[in-house]
Amino acid sequence: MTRYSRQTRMLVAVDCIIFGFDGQDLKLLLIKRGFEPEKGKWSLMGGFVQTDEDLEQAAARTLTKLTGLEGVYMEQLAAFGSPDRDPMERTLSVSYFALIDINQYKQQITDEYKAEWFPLRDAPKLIFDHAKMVEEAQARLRYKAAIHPLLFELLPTRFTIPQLQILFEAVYDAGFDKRNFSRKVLSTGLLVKQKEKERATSKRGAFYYKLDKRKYSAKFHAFLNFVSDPGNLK
Amino acid sequence: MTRYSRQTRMLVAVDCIIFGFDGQDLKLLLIKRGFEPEKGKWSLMGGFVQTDEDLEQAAARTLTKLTGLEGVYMEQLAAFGSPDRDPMERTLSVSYFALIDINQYKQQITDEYKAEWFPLRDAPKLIFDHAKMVEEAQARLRYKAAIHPLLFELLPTRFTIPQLQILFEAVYDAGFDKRNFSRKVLSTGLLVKQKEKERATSKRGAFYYKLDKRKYSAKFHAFLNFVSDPGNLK
DNA sequence: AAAAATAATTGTAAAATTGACATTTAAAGT
DNA sequence: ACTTTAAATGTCAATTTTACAATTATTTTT
Repeated sequence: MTRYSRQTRMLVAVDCIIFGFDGQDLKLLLIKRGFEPEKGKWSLMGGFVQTDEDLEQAAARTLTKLTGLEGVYMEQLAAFGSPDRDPMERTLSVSYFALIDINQYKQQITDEYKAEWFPLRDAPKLIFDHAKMVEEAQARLRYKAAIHPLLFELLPTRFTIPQLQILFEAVYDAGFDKRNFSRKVLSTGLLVKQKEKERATSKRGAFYYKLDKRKYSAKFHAFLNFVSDPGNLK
Repeated sequence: MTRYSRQTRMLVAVDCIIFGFDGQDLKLLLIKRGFEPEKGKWSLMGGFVQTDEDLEQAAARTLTKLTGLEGVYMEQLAAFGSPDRDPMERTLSVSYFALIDINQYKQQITDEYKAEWFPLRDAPKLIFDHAKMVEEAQARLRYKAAIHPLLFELLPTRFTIPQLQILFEAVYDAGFDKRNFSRKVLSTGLLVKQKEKERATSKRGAFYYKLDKRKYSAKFHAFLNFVSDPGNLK
């Protein structure tokens, strides 16, 4: 079989914008780049797409290589393709954003990548166009989380409503009314109240909830309006 | 400067999912592929990304080459990268979807591409993974148009409310209540009533409206809820 | 000229949702 | 027993949504 003649071939990479939540702040998992150019600089975790892989596989492999986790929530964000985004050689990057339960994150034995969690608001300068990727990922996260039950992916299996609210407040950098917030999330019917309470943060303790897996799958793409007028939030 | 060693380079193409509206049905602009493989088969308009171009430029160039139009609404849909999506040679495709006023569409002099408009529900078999692209584009269109004032891009500068409603009904394959629909779109404040009426379709005639360009830009990303619970529509 | 026909335009009341607001409650510590 | 702390819950007014039908402007027909 012949090939398409006189066309430019280029490298294709995937880069992962990995979000986590430590109970207080929204965080971003970054690595120190291990090769030239920009070796030693802070970077998104990424890698080249291999001959036998599709993009999702490459992204999942890349994420697993760093975190040890599988089955993580991940979606394609966008393709970035400025001709000179990588000064070494033209490289197209397809970015994926991932939401992980920060407690599930296992530092891989070798810690080959010198990874660190950074608060999103206080991340270091990143290589290439990675800052732009992070910015778009954050915008997408805010967009989607306003209307879909997405942020649960950042929490452990059991969580309390106050924890959930802190997460929303971190994502939108805004305060929400406790009463209205609780009413709203409970009205989705996605939460199942547990018998146990979380006792670390308060004297009274807050009941744990779990996701109703069946309803969660069913309503994941429904429009639920968690955040009113998210376009108007600063 | 050196290059990254031992990595696969591949072709990168853009493909355009071009939507139009003829007053009745949502339509898709397709071409007959002019080269092997799959020469003569129906295909999305596409092209390879050139050395000096970024992705948006490549997509805009491709769209203009086919339609003669510039400044058209276009957004990146997704990157498609299965290893064997093009049997000739590995080619990653970044797809863009475009909304054009079908009346503005100028058949280019040569009609080099043998382009035709097809009703979306009755499009021919497409090459490679183009059907999948169209499917995703349609899903995205429905998703976005439900909450953002997007479909105006498919209409001429002047349009009537009944025309707009027919468009929404075509996109969602559903009927809407006239009174509620009209109230909803007018309440956005985006429409400016004209003095003239459209007289072709009815005895009484329907007033033309135009978009308030300023408000349109301002509210384009706002959440406007044109369609209630679009996730539940068949 | 009057009547019929056609599609555009407009209104209203009940129901559901949202937004703003404060008090009560469970448990631990003093 | 009292204090402290954060969790949980309730209400009312305002807004938005939904369901539903009558009126109007104009052309065509009689």
